[in-house]
Amino acid sequence: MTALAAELSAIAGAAFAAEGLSASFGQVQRSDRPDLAQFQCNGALAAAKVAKANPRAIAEKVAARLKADSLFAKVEIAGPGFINLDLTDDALALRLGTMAKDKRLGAPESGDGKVLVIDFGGPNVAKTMHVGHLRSSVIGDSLQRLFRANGWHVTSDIHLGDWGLQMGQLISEVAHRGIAPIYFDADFTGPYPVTSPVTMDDLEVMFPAASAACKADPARLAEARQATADLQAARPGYRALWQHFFNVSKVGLDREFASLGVHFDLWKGEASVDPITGPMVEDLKARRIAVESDGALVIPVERNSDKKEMPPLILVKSDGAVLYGTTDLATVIDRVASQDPDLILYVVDQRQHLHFEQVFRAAEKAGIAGKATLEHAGFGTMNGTDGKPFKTRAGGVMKLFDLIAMVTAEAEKRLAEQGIGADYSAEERAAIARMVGIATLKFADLSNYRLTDYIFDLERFSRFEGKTGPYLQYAAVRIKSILRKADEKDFAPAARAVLTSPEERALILQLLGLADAMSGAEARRAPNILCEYAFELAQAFSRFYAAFHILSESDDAVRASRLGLCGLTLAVLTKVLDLLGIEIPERM
RNA sequence: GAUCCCGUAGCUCAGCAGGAUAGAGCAACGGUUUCCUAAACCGUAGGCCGCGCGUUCGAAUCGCGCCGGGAUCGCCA
Repeated sequence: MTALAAELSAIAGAAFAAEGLSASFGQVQRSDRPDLAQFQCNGALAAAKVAKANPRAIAEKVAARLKADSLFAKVEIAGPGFINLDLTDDALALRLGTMAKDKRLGAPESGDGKVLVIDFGGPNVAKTMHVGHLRSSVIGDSLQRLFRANGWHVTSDIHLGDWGLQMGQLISEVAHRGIAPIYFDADFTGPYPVTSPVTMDDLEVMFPAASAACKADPARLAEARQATADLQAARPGYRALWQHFFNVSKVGLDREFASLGVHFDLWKGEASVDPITGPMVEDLKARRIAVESDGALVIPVERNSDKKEMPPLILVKSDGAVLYGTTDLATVIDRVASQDPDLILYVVDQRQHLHFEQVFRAAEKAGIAGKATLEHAGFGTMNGTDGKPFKTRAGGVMKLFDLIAMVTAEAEKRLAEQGIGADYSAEERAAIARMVGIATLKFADLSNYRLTDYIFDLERFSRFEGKTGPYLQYAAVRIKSILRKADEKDFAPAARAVLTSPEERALILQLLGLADAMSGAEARRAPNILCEYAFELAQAFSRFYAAFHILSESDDAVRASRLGLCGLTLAVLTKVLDLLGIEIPERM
């Protein structure tokens, strides 16, 4: 089954082709003027420019051909040459029936078994996740769900930040505090204690202290660099400490990702490619792709066509330590070896764009990417109301855990105010509050276009009315309620819709747009397209719901048709919300 | 300085492979509940789409130049 817009575009394209014009002019889209038509084709205007002909004359000819197709109830030319199209109710009902019978609801199969590795999340070991981590996690998760739904074979990797200078800073901080001298004793042969010498709370204090110390004191920075190099050179005590940092951090990361409902297939990180980094560097050196420069080993990546300076990718620093460009490159090798992907998608802050450009060029130069396209799907910064990167009033960054707790508490409060939750068990209320809270956060983030910076407004992240996650859940919950009551009364839904109103047609048109929304969101790697679609669907349903009282409808055929529409709307809503990582409660 | 991104209603944001009357939510004002969940629905008001020039039959969308904000630019991630 093809998406409806694609189906209509093919038909219109054939009509253009029959007139000796490019079929590409046949692109059909939902009408900008729903008061005039369901669909529009603007191709005659563009074709006129190329063919140097009168646009209306071309539109007339194309329209004449389209009129012959019984699919259309109306083919009209408006203005300078817009072709306005309405489908017959039969055509709409038929397509809706086909969609309802399909388990995939007509989702695109653009993936066709192609292999995607998606890299997102990227939290740092030894740091608590804060609100800024919401973006990568939530956008990346939505994209992995979308690509999977579209038929890709997807492997997601959290790609932890666990190997750079930050680790060296932490190690030298531990040394300075004298907390665990055994890890620094060169004569000690192990085994090291199984219990971590530091807790997550310790790390949270030590991390900022360490980076401040390195900033203020060049000697401390030198120590941290040395520790980094020693760690990477496999000094046993440092490796043991690193493992403790990792284990201690993993607890919080597991907790946050679990409450967000975000799953990773792989929990790899920069450190996981350590074993292949050395051989890679040797190989690149031998092939003269990597060269020495100012004491460092670099891969020059500039091109003649560059309009800006393109610094080389630094593989090995003059002190012998590697950087994240090195591990990123090695990670490409690892992924190609294990997955042989068609596409590797990096869902990482847009501020790292230059870095990825360097890595991608280096990978191409080294010929290590196999058949994979490497792509950076960046995202904008989350700012505070002052337009600067978000900070709490206290000056710190709000922890993700606290944000989730806050919005969940708000949702619970709301539930109590509604009164309807009074008879629910405490467990159910907590579960609903969690789902509503997470939906609020995710939708508030995902509905912004990926690349634009946006302002983190706590009020917006705890609002449940209007264009929000709970609005979508609420529409679905009302459908569930209707379907439960219909079931009690033994009212069965109809397989084929009977259309009697503009509200029903609008709802059906929106339902039929699912595949187009999924294709568009995939093409642009943009979950906000799914948000927009879901919101419009919920809106179309809410209008339909307000216009008709379904269960008291006396005409059996009409009632059954409307129940069928309810059922399909719920199925589609459930699917889109799943793509956004949003769960739907039974009631709320 | 160079490169890139952004500037749309009071606020927060969509729209930007050029198209008809520029949309949504919130906030404001008014209305809707003997009936399926009012976290809803309906309506009113609110815009030189930063400014200017250009390309085009047609520009929020494309190009150039300004103004304003942000990001990035070899040994951090």
